[in-house]
Amino acid sequence: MIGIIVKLASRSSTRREVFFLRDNMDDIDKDEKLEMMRHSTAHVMAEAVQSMFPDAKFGIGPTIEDGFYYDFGLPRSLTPEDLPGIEAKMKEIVKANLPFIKEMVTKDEARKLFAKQPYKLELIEELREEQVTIYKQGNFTDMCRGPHVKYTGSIKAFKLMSIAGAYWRGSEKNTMLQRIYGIAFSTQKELDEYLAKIEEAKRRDHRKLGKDLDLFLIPEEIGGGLVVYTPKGGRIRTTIEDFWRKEHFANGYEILYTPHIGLSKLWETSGHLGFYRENMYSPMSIDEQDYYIKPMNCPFHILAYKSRIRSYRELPLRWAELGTVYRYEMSGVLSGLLRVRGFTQDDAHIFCTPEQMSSELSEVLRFSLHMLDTFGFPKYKVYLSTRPHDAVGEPQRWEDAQTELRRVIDESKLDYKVDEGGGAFYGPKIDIKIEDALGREWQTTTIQFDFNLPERFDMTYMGADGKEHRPYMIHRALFGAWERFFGLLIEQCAGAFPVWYAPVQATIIPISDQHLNYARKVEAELKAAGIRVEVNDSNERMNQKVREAQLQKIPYMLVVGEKESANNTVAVRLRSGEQLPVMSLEEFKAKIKQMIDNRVNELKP
RNA sequence: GCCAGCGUAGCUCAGUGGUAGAGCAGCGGUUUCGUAAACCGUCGGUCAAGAGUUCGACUCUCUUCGCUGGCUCCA
Repeated sequence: MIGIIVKLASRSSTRREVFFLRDNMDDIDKDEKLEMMRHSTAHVMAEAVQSMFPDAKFGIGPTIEDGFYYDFGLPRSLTPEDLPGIEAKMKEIVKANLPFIKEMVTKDEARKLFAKQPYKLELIEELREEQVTIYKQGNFTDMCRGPHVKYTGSIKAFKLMSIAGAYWRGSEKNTMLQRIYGIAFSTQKELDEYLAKIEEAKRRDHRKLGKDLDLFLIPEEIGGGLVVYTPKGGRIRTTIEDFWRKEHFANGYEILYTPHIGLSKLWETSGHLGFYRENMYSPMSIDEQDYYIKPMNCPFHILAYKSRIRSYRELPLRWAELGTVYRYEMSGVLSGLLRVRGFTQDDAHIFCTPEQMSSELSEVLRFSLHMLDTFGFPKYKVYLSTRPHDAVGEPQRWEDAQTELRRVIDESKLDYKVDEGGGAFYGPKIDIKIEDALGREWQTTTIQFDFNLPERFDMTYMGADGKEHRPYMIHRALFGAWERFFGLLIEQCAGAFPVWYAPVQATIIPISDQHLNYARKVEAELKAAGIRVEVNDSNERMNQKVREAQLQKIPYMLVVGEKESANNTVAVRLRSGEQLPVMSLEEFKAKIKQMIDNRVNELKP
């Protein structure tokens, strides 16, 4: 029996396709029925487009998370105004309740059938089977494995969302087709809920919150993808970096500082000018020598390693740096803080002996997960990225390294996916990706083997045998890039930062000017205890001050009036709207200190 | 970089070829107030930039820049 292949693809920056094989239709569960319906909706959309453009060339039309898309080659550009018309036509087709008819034809018959469809012909030539499955509904025939719903009337709630250009077969060497994205659900209610979810996600967008909460800017005058942190963003960054440094020192790392630019010779030696040039900023010429702004920190750390002869006794060396790098990214890919051109990697390089590699890998993954867990991301996805085509190093070393990485992931009991060919040119890696508010995945943590640089820089250490040996090298970035991590952090908590890194931890709200003196006293006392606190001394009513604090998502509001001034107390309102019993200033100070020191995410002591 | 859309005051947004608007924020007053918006007044714009069409352009056309969603690429 021919297996039924249901194709899934996640709507993410790392689009991967997953195939499930089924022997019969009986065990297709509800989700798969939904998949099937979405896929059929794509066909109906294709028929609608065909009715508008009889010469339309059809690409592929798979399902994706929450919906589907279809790629078309059309005589003119689509605009969003075309979508209602296509939707209306689709509704007619659904209403007509046309049957989906499955047929098996030979390749030759298929070639004739799709004679005017160059993309379909290309796909036919690549099929291994002699028999080709086609599906017909109404006036539309598509080459497709299916399965499909029996009648178009089974299609329930759908909506066309957007149009986009998409290269045929995902290669920029090919022509760009026009893609229409749509969503489809079993009920209108589910569809409406989905749309509401998208609206909610837009409210969490770090670009919007960055403005509302005054955290950062990306001024056009400076240039695309170059970030300025304003005081509140700067506070957050400093606080988290302080934590980062403390944890690194406590876990056997040393911290390096290195320059932002280096001579072209350095980048030739490292191989960056060979492998990475198109991502580097153009050189600047000083005293007739070319300098490049750094896209990575590794060569600098290697030179620090090579500053003298290293003994096996001093390995492993774990050297970290908050190193700001600059990479040329194509203008179309820049996206708020999540994809920028200048960013600070929380980088580290681990140099060790081959014998230490295994335990070092385990340790670096443990440490990374420990750091990520501090920030309470609900879920992240782990990928093992393997050897790409243009790789350096012998295949056997890659095999061994990949086996080792897999062992480390298994040891941590993490679910992971393999990203075939997704490794760096110099070695395989473990990547962790975190979703933004809209469910797009962004790589944060990366742990990478490097077979390249120790060779290129001829790194050595003196072994117990008195001979020179080549050290192993691991690159790791934990948050990945501070900018991206910050963006994800903002979206994760919707700007309501946990008290330990909230830029303003408490705001003091005097009820009237008469209580300003007491407010100042409270402020001074809390500041002396290292708490980030401010007094709202504006000429506003208390209600307005509470509102301002709510909008700024400040964790604690300390209302002080007649009673509080008299009794040395504070009336604490939480950002959640909850009111705590009046407590003494001492008590509040002790409680907030405890929350900050333990980095708890909840507000209530 | 490619495809499509968008760009009006610090922010959110009205304004379809005929004198640039509102709310909020800011500033100046008045008010001294008990848990999400007191009241009055006032400042603020080369309508992203440039070119063109027109008697006249925020509005129509073209170019450039930026942003948004995709594609490709990536931390």
